[in-house]
Amino acid sequence: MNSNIKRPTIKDVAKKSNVSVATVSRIINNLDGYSEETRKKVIEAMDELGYQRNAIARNLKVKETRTIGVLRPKISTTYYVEILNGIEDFAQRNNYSVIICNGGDKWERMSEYLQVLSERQVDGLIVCSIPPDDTLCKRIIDSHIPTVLVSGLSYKYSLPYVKVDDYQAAYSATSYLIENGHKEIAIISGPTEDPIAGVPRLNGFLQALRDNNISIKKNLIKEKGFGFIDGVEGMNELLKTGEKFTAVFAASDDCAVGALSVAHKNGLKVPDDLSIVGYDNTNIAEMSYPPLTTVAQPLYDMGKKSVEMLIKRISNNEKVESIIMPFEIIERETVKKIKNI
Amino acid sequence: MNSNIKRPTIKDVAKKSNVSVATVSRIINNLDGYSEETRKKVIEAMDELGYQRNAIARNLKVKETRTIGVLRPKISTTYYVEILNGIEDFAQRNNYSVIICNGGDKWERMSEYLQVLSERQVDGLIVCSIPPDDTLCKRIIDSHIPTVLVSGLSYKYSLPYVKVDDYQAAYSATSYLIENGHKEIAIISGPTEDPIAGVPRLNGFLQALRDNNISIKKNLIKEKGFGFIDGVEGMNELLKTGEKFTAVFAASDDCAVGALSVAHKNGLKVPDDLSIVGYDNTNIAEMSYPPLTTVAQPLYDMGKKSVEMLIKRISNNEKVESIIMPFEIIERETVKKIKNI
DNA sequence: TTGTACGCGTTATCAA
DNA sequence: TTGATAACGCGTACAA
Repeated sequence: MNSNIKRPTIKDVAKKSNVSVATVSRIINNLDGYSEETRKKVIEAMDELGYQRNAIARNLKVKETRTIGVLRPKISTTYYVEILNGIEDFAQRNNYSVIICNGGDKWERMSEYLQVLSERQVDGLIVCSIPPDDTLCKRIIDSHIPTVLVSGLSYKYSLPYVKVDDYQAAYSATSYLIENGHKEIAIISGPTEDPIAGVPRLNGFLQALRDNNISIKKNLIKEKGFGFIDGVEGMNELLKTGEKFTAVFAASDDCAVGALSVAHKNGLKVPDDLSIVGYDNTNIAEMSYPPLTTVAQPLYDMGKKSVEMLIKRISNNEKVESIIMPFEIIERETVKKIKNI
Repeated sequence: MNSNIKRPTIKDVAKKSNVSVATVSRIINNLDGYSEETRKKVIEAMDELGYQRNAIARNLKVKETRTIGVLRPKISTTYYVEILNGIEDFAQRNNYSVIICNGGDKWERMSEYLQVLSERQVDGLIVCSIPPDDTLCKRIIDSHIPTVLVSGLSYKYSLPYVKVDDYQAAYSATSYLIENGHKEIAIISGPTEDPIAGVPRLNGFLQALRDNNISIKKNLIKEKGFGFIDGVEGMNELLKTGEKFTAVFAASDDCAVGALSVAHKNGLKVPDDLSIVGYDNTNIAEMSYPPLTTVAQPLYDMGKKSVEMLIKRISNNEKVESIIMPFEIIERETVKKIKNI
């Protein structure tokens, strides 16, 4: 605590300006009930003393901390950075502060964090990519803390969320490939244990194939994960099967870049020999070579939207609707137009 | 605030268990002065009521919030993610929470944030990449909030920092290139207005050249910045000069990847036709093709170290020493050994 | 071993 | 237009 300097309190200001604390408080909070003269006097005293209001004391009194807690997985992708930026910016703009907790790879210590956040009386909670396992959801519900989920949801508990429709997006990305003339399309998908971003994207992919009368080849489906290494492994396995394919749809940009990397290593020209489309549109998509065609999630806006919903929830105590955000296919240079559309 | 549910207070559990609040408080805080019997009784009451202590009230009383504020620029690199992870992990482990504020591109609203953090009575402050302009430093000093700087410093004001020696690191990276037989080496450096990461890296580069009797060619020095686009522009300009060079040292990994990208585009094989070394060792270094040789900063540890220093500073109120962290050259696949060492 | 009562810095009510 | 004063929920002398 600010070392040995003791900060001036409202009492000090009151004394110095010969008024009561009540009056000082009124002035601080822009209420009315004082003359212009006293206002000046008090302001002056505050300046001289370097008075700053003590938010803690205020919070105790008004039972509101203007703080929102954010739970997120500890993953080094710009994915969460963008979401977080959206959250922070919009929160700050509305005079909320943000306490961040990262939940390790396995969200092990999540309930501890929830506990801490609860004790700290956060006004609300935002959870990024909540684990499919519903225990955390249950805890959140029990805590009665207003919460909104970003890029995740619970099928069991009713918590408002903001995300894109992964099924649709994957369907659309796959269709895009098909429209460009691709027929042998592989996928490196997320794990099927992941009901949020794993299964729907795979299903969207599959359905697009079916709807276009393209037979599904087991060999061309690799269930891996969302990391660079998953892309590498997936692509290697794909190559090893000997099955022919002209395009691959990857579960994430990192994954796509991993695939891209082994393509390079094997002398495959992208997009001439092989097309790749990613997912997310994180920074790396524009930084890869060639720049990655990918389906974009409005990450920043998702973050922003989530706090908007949360604030509405907090202040009006009203139920808010979940929101499906729009996705978009960003055409860059990793898919070849085999036939013109 | 948790909707309409009013949380049980210490008073409620006191009443329910027929003891005084003092006793309950003792039990909560693991002090002594009560019988095992009453302890049980109280614990039971707490469980039944679902009591959680109110950290805000506690903070007000003990004048300590166990909160540290983090100021950081709003840049989408995994660079700050790693540092932040280090900060958060170590903070949480020591029962501190972290409030994040991002300072926009130009740190415009920094003093507002400082104000907010101060009013919220944070116990300490960590500032990432503090802007060279000393006004923020001055404000921090004036606030008397214990502070440590990460990957940045002030030449004017005395604030403890943790960073690597950019001059040394750049010198070392350049020497590495020279040792591998490179003589025509270009640099895409940060701006010379940046006295922290811009100038020292350039100077280290220059000095390494001089110490090896390599003449310095103005054409091969491009002062740009730390982003991908800077690498792109820098490399394009470099190519345009017609000056021959076999290697380029980039101010950051993002920058290096930008350079790499235009190399690809121009049909230059890396590392056969051109060697590149980056700076930072962020995620992208292993994800680029070919994987980037780069000088590594121990980002996570820097974050961790900074809160370690801060906590020491807070609890003992003792001055702490600045720390120079070690760097390391990570050899991957973007530099050609023209001659064996 | 336990309880009473005060104070932390605010806000808000009520009376003046 | 102002000022006493009672909360807010907790920790802690001090007394019992």
